[in-house]
Amino acid sequence: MRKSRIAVPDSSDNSALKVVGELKQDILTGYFQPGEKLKMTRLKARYQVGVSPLREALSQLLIEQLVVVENQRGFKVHPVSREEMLDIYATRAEIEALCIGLAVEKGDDEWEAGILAAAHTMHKFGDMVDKDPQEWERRHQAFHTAIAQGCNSPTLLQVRRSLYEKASRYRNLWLKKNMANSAVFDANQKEHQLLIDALLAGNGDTARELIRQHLLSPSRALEQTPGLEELAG
Amino acid sequence: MRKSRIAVPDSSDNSALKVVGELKQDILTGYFQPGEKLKMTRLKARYQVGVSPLREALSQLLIEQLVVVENQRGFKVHPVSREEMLDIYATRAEIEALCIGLAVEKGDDEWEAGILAAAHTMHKFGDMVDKDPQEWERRHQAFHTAIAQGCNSPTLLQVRRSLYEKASRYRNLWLKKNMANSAVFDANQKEHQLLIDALLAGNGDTARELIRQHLLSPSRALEQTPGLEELAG
DNA sequence: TAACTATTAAATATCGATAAATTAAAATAG
DNA sequence: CTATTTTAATTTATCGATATTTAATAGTTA
Repeated sequence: MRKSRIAVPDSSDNSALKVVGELKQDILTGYFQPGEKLKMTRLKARYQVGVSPLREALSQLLIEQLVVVENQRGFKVHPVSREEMLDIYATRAEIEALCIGLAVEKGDDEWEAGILAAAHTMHKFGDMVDKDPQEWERRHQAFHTAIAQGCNSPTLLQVRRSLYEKASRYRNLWLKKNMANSAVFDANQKEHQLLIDALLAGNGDTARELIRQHLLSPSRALEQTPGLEELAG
Repeated sequence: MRKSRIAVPDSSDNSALKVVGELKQDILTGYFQPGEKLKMTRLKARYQVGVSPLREALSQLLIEQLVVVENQRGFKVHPVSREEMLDIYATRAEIEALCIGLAVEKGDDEWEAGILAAAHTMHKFGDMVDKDPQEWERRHQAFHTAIAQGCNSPTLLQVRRSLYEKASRYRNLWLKKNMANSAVFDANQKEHQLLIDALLAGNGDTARELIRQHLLSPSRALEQTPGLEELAG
């Protein structure tokens, strides 16, 4: 089986790069809470490295806006806000629509095949959503990535990935407080087939509008949940 | 007068953050050539700091894709390629069009006023283009930023800025080898008024198409220049 | 008790030193 | 003379130590 989409530490990586992956995961999954201070002593203990690699890793996450820094006051996990969440999801929807529009124009047979393959892998896991939501989200994302790949623009895909990570942070934080009904996120599975139909028919405008709705529905759900800000504590 | 758009080192910043700005400038302007190895001894001498802040700064530019790193082999300036240039410019055109489309929808009176103000500042400098191209580019960019601001999305504007920086690197590298006719870049000044007209008229589609052409013309010019790859040396 | 100051403790940012790895140069063999 | 191995010199990546800054605590005065 292929390696997961998420970067996995390679033995040829240095300490900083290895720690970037773990630290990012810990922030995205909410092990470190939004706004939480990231003390060096704790990070050293957790990742078994010195301050130098840690500061390098944090410097990278700084640009990715997963942490913030204040001079002489160290690093903190980037705080969350309803405002930022809506902005990220809205931007993500536009970027995804852009990818899809370009993909319909440029996509070739290989692209179409990739979509169908990813759709198959995803559907096969359809009834396991509740069993292993992590794995389902992986396949779901692989499906959408297969579509976006068709735009054939590394630069644009890079932007797309960065936004996905930020959004998935909000998604994870929400799931942590609402274990029960992840259904609200995944109720939109039927939309996938509509999307595929539009794509293979070369109907870019329809596909773009479908994906916009598809990506905005989680943020609408999150928006209505009370106390998003309290996730910060 | 307001501070320039480019981040300027603040006394409250740490060494790493100060060095990020200088190092970025040195890469964007081509003081450090594409692909060039960035040896710590040289960087230490140039920026008067130790390796710790340097590695932190480089770690940030790593994510911004202005440098690359190889384990145990240090940092290099991110290499250039015709392919990447075209991809960056194409993506930038799409993102800018996206910003403008949203801005036309959401923009208010203040937004319109900001555009006219920036246009005035830019036009006042119209005949000084050859005298001080740097300053003109600053005003030109301020004009386009004033327009994009209307989208009112920090996330999207962040993406936009990152792409602008990468593109301006190619622009600077090209200018370095072709001091003479920066005219080819700026021949499109007339398009600005057309753009303003479309924006104030609320004609989003026209504005989007105008900006696409506006942003793609430099890349078409660059594409035709012989030996872009040799800029790496 | 509240507000301010002094003192102590904790944490950060940075440097210099060191071990590991890479590159360059010299030496040796075929 | 070319190719391979050995040796030396650079260079990187990381740690531990230190100066400086911030936060916490105790003490003082009104």
